[in-house]
Amino acid sequence: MPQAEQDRSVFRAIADPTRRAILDRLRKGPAPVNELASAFAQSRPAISKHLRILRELNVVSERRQGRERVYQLEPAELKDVADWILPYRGFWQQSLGNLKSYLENE
Amino acid sequence: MPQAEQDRSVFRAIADPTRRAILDRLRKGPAPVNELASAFAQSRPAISKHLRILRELNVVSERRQGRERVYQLEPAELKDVADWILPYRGFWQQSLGNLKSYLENE
DNA sequence: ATAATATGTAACCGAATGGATACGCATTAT
DNA sequence: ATAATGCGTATCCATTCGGTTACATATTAT
Repeated sequence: MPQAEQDRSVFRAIADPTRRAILDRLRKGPAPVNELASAFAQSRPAISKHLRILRELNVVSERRQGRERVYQLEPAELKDVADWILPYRGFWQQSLGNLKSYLENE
Repeated sequence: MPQAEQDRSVFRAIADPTRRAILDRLRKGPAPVNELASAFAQSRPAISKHLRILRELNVVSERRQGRERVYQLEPAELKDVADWILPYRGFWQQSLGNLKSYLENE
């Protein structure tokens, strides 16, 4: 049987720590590739591949500016992650509440 | 050069859609493996492998009950995801705010 | 015109991923 | 005692992943 269709969701995009770091950097504002790549001990083409994945999943956008390509955060897709994690928040908030009442009853 | 050290964070755990679905199911309460597996068109050993990954990353716990293994959500580790996504929330909330004031000024 | 800079793509490689099937081992049912 | 059930593990396989080096292309500097 052929492998199940691959997951092309934003969850794959953020699965890699390098890509998460790129996104974290872009929160501070747009940046060209060289600046992004300078933060990592990887070759620049490796960063280009990460950027491509982020681009294809629409988590970043790119605009050409002279000979540079400036990347910008496009956080809309990340909302899927926030929406997914949302119902879990109740769990550890509840645990904190339990701890609180536990401590109060001691 | 040897591959960079692998990412064993919870972000890897939730990168796979099957594993996310398992976690979503466990939000409703603990369940034995057969019940979890019945929701997917995969073999049971495949689900066992997913469960092992979730176990090793401490996103679920397992207790033996007769010949069943009951899995339970352990959401503490998922807080890492919530914490990571948190600073991004401002972006689309801000966009919504911009839209709101834009509409109000029309 | 030529050189340097910025960046993407192609080809390649080893490791990890996600699946399958075959098997083993407890536990429960008969 | 034997069979059936529940589930993990071993092994295998194709695909994907994340990295590399070599190369191509566009833009800017000299």
